[in-house]
Parts: sequence; C-alpha cells; structure tokens
Amino acid sequence: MAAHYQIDDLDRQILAALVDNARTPYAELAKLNGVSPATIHVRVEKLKQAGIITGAQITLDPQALGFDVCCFIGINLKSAKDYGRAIAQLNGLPEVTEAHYTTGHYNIFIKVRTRSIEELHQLLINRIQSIDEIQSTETLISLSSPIQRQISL
Amino acid sequence: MAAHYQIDDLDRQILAALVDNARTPYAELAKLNGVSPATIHVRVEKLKQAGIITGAQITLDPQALGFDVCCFIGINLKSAKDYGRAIAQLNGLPEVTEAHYTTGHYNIFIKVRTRSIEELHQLLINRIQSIDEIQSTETLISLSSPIQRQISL
DNA sequence: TATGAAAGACCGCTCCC
DNA sequence: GGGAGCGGTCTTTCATA
Repeated sequence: MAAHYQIDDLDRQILAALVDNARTPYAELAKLNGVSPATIHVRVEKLKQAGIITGAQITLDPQALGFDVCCFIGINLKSAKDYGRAIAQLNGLPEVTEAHYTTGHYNIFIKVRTRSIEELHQLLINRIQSIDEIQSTETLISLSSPIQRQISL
Repeated sequence: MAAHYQIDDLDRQILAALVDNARTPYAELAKLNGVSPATIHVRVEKLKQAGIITGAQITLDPQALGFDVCCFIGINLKSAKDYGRAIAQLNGLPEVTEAHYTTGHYNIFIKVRTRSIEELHQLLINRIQSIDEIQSTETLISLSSPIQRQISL
C-alpha cells in the first residue's frame, strides 16, 4: 500500500480500458498503446501491487434483478459513540449497499436498494428505525441515476 | 431487457462468486456446485442476455490513486425544470462519480471524489456553485465507508 | 530496470451425446 | 445437463538495451 505510486499515461490508458471492460485482451491494449503485451502485463501487475487495482467484478444491473428502488437514508444517532454498533446492525441488512460516516446533517449516510417501495417501507420501519442506537432517519429516493461511474483520470 | 428472468440458486451462486471475483474459472464454479463447466457457461450467457450481468470491471482503490476525499453534495436548483442542463454540466466534471435525481431535501444528489479538501473546495466554488441552474448546495463529507458492496441475493 | 519476442498452460467456447 | 476438442488469451521465460 504505502506511498502513492506515480502512474503515467500508459497506466492511465490501461486503467481506463480495464474499467470499461475488465476482459480487454492485453494484446489489444498493447496495440493501442504501441507497446508489447508483456509490458501491459508488467504494468497491470505493478498496479495490482500498488493496491490501485483491487480486483475484478462483474457488474449487475439491479433493475434487471427486480431491485427497482434506490435511495439514500440519512441517519442521526442518539449518541455519536453508538456508531460502531449501528454500523454492525446495518451491515446485517443485505439491502444496504453503502454506509458512510459523515460530517454534516447526518451521522451515518447509507445507500439502499429494494425491490419495491413497499419493501423499502418495511425495511425502514422493521429493520432500520428499530435499531436502538438510531434516533431519526431521513429518506431521499433516487428517481433516476443519470451519472454512475468510477473515478476518471 | 423485458420481463425479469427468474433466477435460481445456481444462478445466485454464480453471481455471488463472479461479483467477488470476475475471473473465477468456470471449472471452479462447476465443481463448487456439482455441475459441468458447460452448464456454468450456459447460465452466464443467460444472465448476460437477461441484462443482469452488464459487464466486467476492474475495481480501483480511489485512495491508492490519491483520491482521499469522498463526499456527497445535495443540490437545490433554481427551478426543477433545469434538471437536464444541470446534469449535463455535472457530467463534464470527472470528479462527479454519481448523480441522482431525488425526492426529499434536494433536487439532485451527487457523489464526488477529490484528492484533497482543497481540491474539493475549488471544485465547489469554481465548477459546481458556478453552474447557473444551481441555487444552493450542501456538502456531506464521508470520513469513512465501512460498507461498500453490490446488492446481495 | 524496463521492454520485446516467443513458447507453454490455462480458460472459455462450441460441438455432439 | 454432461463431456471432449479447438481456438484464443494470459502468463512466463529469456534475451536485449
């Protein structure tokens, strides 16, 4: 992990291509950048060891799986020191895909996906607002997500 | 895209494994589930055609790349009908990794990554608050992200 | 130390049962 | 859904500057 590895233009090109499609053949990357496949391989290994590339995932379309509702929930705790316990409970809810400890209006900010508004309703009442450490919640429903991407370089 | 394809346990196992590691060999998936590699292949193709698997990405560690600051910004527009133009401008900012059209306190809700607080400051003043259609913004800085995952099945 | 070229192993794809 | 063969890709090794 250590210090930030200084990436160059070639690294940037490789990352951009692999973020777009993790299965891009090294030969293609090599041709696009005018280097040999071995060079691509060396660079990818370096990026992995630098901790920049953390893995490869397939991407799922939540809507195709029936998860039509995406929303953010701002959470206020009764006491800021309850943070750890609250997170542990939220972690047990598969619908929660992100949780952040934030400054600003809320103590914790989470992203949630459910199959329907009804399911969101039940989740909120039965599983989230019932967590002892939570004082109040505020829900922002995402009606559409026009931007969704990884950091660009 | 059409109707939701009904996935079974085998599909779920495959998806879970490939979300964890997109390079998991089909032979391994086959052995784990007591079926043949060809069956895995058929299932993966089916999931792709159903639009459930949308692709494969490498995952980047923003911090290893020097992007240490993650925050959410709630945006209120002067007029809700300016939505499209505001999104178009936000789309031009590489630091913006998500944008949602939301109900609740804000019209638009975005996720942003910068290398430093200073960079966030500049981004806010010079590139975001300077967008004509935007009336006001509210920033929530993420101090840590204890949960970060795709939907589980 | 980083690159270029080539050979080997592995995986995924396609046929047929 | 299972099994075998082909093609392609990744990986490794060696040579080079």
